[in-house]
Amino acid sequence: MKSKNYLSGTISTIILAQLRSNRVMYGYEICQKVRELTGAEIQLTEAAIYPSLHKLEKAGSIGAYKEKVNGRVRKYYHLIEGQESFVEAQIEELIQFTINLQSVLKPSKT
Amino acid sequence: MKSKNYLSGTISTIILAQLRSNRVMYGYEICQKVRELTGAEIQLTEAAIYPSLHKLEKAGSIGAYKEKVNGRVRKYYHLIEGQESFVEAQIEELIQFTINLQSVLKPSKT
DNA sequence: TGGTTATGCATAATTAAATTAGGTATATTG
DNA sequence: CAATATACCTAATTTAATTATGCATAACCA
Repeated sequence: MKSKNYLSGTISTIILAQLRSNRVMYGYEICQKVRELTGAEIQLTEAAIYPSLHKLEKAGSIGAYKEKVNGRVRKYYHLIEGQESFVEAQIEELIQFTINLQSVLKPSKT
Repeated sequence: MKSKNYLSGTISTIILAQLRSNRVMYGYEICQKVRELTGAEIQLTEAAIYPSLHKLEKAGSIGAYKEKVNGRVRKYYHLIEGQESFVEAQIEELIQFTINLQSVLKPSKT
């Protein structure tokens, strides 16, 4: 009942923003990080994030490699050099959207 | 290519916010108003807004009546008395989401 | 030792929601 | 008279997340 499905369309951009901040991250870690950053208000489930990560990888927007850590295999994701401006634009566009949304939502006497 | 499908899930709340600001509005007018408020960055198409208005009406969240103006029939929508807190909560939740989203998107050195 | 929780990956099937694409009709402007 | 603006509407498609699972290892506790 928390943040319903507002997330729609924003997930891949959220992922890109995390990778911009952290250089290298694995899926589970991104989920936790987003939860932490928003006081658990935004919960990226794994079922939501993995398909999105795979899609970004397939599209060539991010790269990935696997590594065994503590007996478990982790799949690390990272931005690809030369994609910075694309990533930046993507994030900027979504931020702009949140600003527009706020101005549409705030009360006004017309 | 503008604001893609970020809108998902937000349309009904945007509508409620407009009706809160304006008391009485018709569908086409809401589209124009949102476009105006966002410098055409957010474009609520009619195909998006009418199903949403009908759904809100059916759910009893808003009321409607028809009126002939300049030879054309307009369907006016308005909030229903006693729903204020519901509407307020809905809007507040979405605003909170935009804030959370911004904090997830902004750069940080971890 | 056995059960639960945390970590970490993944996907098939369903559902929800907007978009695409179409339709009707009147008024205005050039 | 054609094009644009106004004003309503919906069926079919597409897109994405959610629901519901599944596998596997590690750690904690009882």
